[in-house]
Amino acid sequence: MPAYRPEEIEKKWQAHWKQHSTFQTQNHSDKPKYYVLDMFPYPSGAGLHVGHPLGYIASDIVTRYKRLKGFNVLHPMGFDSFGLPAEQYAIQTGQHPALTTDKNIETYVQQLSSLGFSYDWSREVRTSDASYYKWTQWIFLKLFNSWYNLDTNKAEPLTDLTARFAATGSDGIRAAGDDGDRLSFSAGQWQLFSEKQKLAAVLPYRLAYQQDTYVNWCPGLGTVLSNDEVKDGLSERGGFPVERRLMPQWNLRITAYADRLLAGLDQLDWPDAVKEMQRNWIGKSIGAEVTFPVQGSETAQIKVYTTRVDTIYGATFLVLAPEHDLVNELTTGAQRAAVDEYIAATKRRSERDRMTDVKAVSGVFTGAYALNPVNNEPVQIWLADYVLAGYGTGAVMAVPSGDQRDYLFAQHFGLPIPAISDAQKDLDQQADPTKEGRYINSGIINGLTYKEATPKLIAFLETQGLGKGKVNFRQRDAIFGRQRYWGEPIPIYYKDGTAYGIAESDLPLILPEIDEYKPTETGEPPLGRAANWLYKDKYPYELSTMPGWAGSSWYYLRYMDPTNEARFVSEEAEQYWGSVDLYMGGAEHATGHLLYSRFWYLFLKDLGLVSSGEPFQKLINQGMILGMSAFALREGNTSRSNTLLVAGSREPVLLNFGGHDDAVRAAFYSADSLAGKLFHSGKLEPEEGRASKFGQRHVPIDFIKGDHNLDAVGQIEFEKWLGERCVFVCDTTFWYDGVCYDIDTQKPAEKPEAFLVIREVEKMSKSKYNVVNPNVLIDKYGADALRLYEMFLGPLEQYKPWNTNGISGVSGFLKKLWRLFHPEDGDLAVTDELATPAELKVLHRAIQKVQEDIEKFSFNTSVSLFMITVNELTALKCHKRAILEPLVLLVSPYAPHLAEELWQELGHTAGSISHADYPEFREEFLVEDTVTYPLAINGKVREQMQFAVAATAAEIETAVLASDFLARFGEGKSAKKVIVVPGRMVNVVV
RNA sequence: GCCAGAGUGGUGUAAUGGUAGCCACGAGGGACUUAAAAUCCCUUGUCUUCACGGACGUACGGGUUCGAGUCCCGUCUCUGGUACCA
Repeated sequence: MPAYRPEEIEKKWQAHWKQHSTFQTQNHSDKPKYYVLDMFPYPSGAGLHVGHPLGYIASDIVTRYKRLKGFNVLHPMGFDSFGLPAEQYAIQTGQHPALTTDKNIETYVQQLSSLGFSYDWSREVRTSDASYYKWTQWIFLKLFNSWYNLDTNKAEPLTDLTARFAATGSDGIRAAGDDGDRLSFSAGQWQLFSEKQKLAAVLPYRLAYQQDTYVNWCPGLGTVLSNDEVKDGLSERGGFPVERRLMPQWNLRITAYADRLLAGLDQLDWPDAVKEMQRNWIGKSIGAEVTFPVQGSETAQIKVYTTRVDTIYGATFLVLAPEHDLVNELTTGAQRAAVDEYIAATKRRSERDRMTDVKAVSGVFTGAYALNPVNNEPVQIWLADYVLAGYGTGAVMAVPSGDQRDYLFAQHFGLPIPAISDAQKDLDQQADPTKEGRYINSGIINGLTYKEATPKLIAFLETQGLGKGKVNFRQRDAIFGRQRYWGEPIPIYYKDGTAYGIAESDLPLILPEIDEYKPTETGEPPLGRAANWLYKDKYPYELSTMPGWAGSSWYYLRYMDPTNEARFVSEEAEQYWGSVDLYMGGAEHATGHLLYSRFWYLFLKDLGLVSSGEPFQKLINQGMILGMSAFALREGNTSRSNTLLVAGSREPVLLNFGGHDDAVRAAFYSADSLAGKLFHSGKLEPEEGRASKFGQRHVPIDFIKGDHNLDAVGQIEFEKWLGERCVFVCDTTFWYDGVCYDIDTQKPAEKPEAFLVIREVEKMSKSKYNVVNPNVLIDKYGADALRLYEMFLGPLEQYKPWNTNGISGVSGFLKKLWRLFHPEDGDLAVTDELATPAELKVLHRAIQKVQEDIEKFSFNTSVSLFMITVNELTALKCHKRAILEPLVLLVSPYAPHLAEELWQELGHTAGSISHADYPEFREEFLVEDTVTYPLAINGKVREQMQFAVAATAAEIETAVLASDFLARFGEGKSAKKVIVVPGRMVNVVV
C-alpha cells in the first residue's frame, strides 16, 4: 500500500461494517451494559452541515472506547420524522410529506455513514412509522385513562377513580389539577349519572384532558404553537404573528409532576445550567393564598396569591387581571365606561406589545373596595394587565412600599405608599423589598422579624378561614394538539359530542391520506379533509394531531426493542438496558424535550411499565458550531440608512435594519426583479420596518474576501454559484453584468474605493449562506480527519465558529501516523524489536491521558496529545510493533477507519478492532528522573531543590537535612520538622 | 431586571494553586524542486537590548497565599436562558 489514501480506506471499512453488521448489539451479554444516545435529528431537506456531527462524533468516540473497555454498548440512531417543514413543503408542492421525509432520511443515513459512526442501524426508529406511533398513541391512551392521586402521589388508572366514585362519591378524593372544574357528587348521584355525565365528570381528572385554554394561535401557519415555538410574539418558523386565543385543546397534566420533576433533578448528572433552566421553568414558589372580602357584599371575595404575606399590612390596593371572573360584578356604574374601555384596549394589545411595553404603567379603578383581612381597612380594587390571569389566582395584593412594580403603579395613580418595616429606606424614590428590620404599622406583627411574622400571620389567617399557605408553580399544563397533518393522529373519537379513547386493539390509528395539506375552507385542521374517516364507520375522529415532542418523549425506550409488535418495549429489554447512561444533545431542548421525556418516564413508572428512576442519567450538551457570515462595508459612510437587499426573492424587497458602525452592508439581489426596477423605475428607496419579518440575507464569505472582493468579478462569480442572475448593491452603487453603476442615476460609475469585510458569527443556516458541508471536507481530507478536527476545535460544550483552515493540522497528523507504519510510504514496515524506556514512556503517557480525557469528555486535549505522541515517535524513529499496535487501539475511537486498516495490516482479522482490548496503562514506564520542589523555611520559599521522583517523604527529609541550606538560610538554627507537601513543596520549620 | 456561564498571543486553544501560552492554525525565514504541490527545519506574547539578558504580561481594581490564569470580594464586557410569576 502506497501513501495514505483516506477515501479508499474509508469506503472499504464503511462497506465492511455494513456488510458484517459489525455494530449490531444484543440484548443480553456477560459484559456490563452501557447506553450511549444521541438526540435524534429531524431530517431536514438541507442535510447535515459541519455543526450537526459534533455531538455524534463525541458520542461515537465514547461508544467505541467503551466497547474496547469491555462494555456491551447500545448506540442507536433514528429520526424524529414528523414535523413542520415537510408539511410546509407538502402544502407548496402537493408532495406527500412521507415522500419528502423518506428522501431526506436517505440523505441523512448516507451522510452519517460517511462519517463512520458505529450505530446499530438495525434498531433505527422513525416517529412517523405507524409501527412506532402506534405506541405513541398507546401511551397517550394510558394518559387519557389515568388520573393523578395526590394521596399516593402517583398516577393511577381511571378505573380506580370511578370505582371510588361509585363507592363513596367525589368526597375525599385529592387529585392533581384544578378542583374548580370538578363536580361534587355522592355515590348515589354517580350511579344515576348517564354515561355522558359520567365521562364529563371524569374528564377534569384525566392526565390527558380537553379544556378551553388560552393558546398561541398562529393564523399564518393555521395552527397552535407551544410557548417554545414562539419568539418575540412571532412564530419561530416562518416569523408569522401569533395571538392569544381561547380554544378547546388537548392538554397533558404535566403540572401534576412538577414537584417530582423538580426533586429528580438533584439526582441527575446534568449540566448545572440545564438543571437550573428546568428549575426556573417549573418555577416553584412558596407563599400563601389570602382572601379579601369585597366591601358591601355578602358573598363576593377576592383570592390573591403572595409570597410575602408578611407585607400584608402594607397592601393598600388589589389588582386583578382584566380577564378576572369578578370584574363585571365589581365594577361600579361610575367606572363602567372606563373599565370596559380598558379591557377592550387590553384585548387589542397583542402579547407582543405587552412584552415590549413592560415599562409603561396602565390600569383602571373598578370603583369597588375590598377589606384587608388583617385589619379590615378598605382597599381599592384595580385592574391592570401586568397581572396575569394564568398565574396564581389572577389577582394580587399590591404592597407599594415593598414591590417596585406596585410602587410605580401607586405613584402613577396617586395611591398611598406606607412603610411597613423600620429597615425600609428611600421610600420617596423606590420600593424596598427588604426582609430585614422589624415591622411597623403592622398590627399583630409590629416589632416582629420576618421569620417570626410569616408563620404568625398564616396561622392567624387560617383560624379566620381567610388564608392558607400555598405552593405555586409557574409551569402550565402542556398543550397537546396541533391543527396539522404531519403528526400522530390523536386516538380519540367523538360520540354524541363526548370524547372517547379508541380501543387499544384498534391501534395504530393510521394517518389518513388527504388530497391537500391545508386547513379546510371552514377552518378545520387538514384532517377534516379525510373522506369517510370514522371510527367503526360511525364516529368522527379527533382532527388535531400530536405536537412534535410526542414521539421524541419515549423513543429512547423503543431502541431497546424496536421491532416488538406486542409491547412498546419488552420487560426484559427494558430491565436490561435501564436508562440512558450518556445522552448527547443540544442545550436548546432543556425545557422542552428533556422535560417532557422525564414527565412521560415518571408517568410510565407510576404504571409500572419502566423500572429506573429517570430516563437520562448523564447529559452532555455539545456546543453549537457557528457559521461565519460576511458583509462588505464601505468605510466612512454616515449619510444613508443601512440598506440590504434580499436574495432569491422575486419581489424587490429593500430592508432597513439597525446601523452597523454607520456603514452600509453590501448585498446581492435577484436580478430578475431588481434590474427592472433599477433600470426602468428610477431610484431605489429603502423600505422601513420589514427587516424583522423577512430577516437578513447574507453574502457567502468566499465571495467577498480574497480575490473576488465585492466587485465585478465577485458579482459574476457569485451568479455562477447562485445559479441565477444577481446584482450586488452597496451604498450608492451596484454591480450588474460586471459593470458598476450609480444607484441614483443608473449610469456607469467609478468603482468605490475601499471595502471593509465585516464578519459576523451566527448560527449555520442555509438561508444565511454560511453553511459548510461536511461531504466536501470528507472528500478532501477524509472522515477521520474531519472527526479529529471537530474534536480538536475546542471544548465539546463550547459554542465556536467554524473555521476550516486548521484541518490541515489533523490531516498532517494522520499522514504522520501512517508513515510510522509505512516509512517512505512503502509497505508496512514494523519491527519486533523490544521497546526502549523512552518509547514506552511516550506510549504510556498517551494511554493514561487519552483514557482520562475520554472519561471526562475532554476530547480536544486528547487530539493534541496524539499529535505530540506521533511527533515524538517520529523523532525517535520508532517503528516497533510493541509501541505502534497499542497506539492503533488508542486512536481507533477517534479515527476508526485508519485504525481498522492498520489493525488489519498488522495481521489481525478484518473488523476485529472493535472487539479488541484497550491497552493497559502501566505507571512504571512514566517515572521521571527528578522533580523540583520549592524549598521553604517557615513557609517562606527560599530555593528550588531537586529530588528523585520516587523519593519517599522520609528520603526527602534526609536529603533536606543533609543539604547545606540551613547553614545558608536557617540563621544557624536546626530543623524542628520537615513537612513534605507531595509534589508541591518542602517546608522546613526551624 | 433576574439566573447561569465565560473573558489568556494575530486565531482556535492548553495549563491537579507551582516555570503561563502545550498542540495546532496563520505569518516570516530556510531546505528539497526547473517550478509548483507535498514534505522537512528554524522563528513567532509585548517592550527593551548589537547580543547575553532584562522588564512587563491571563478583562479591570482589590484580597488570601511562600506562590493566583486558577480561590475570595467588587467592577466592566460578552454569551446563553428567562421575564410584569405577585
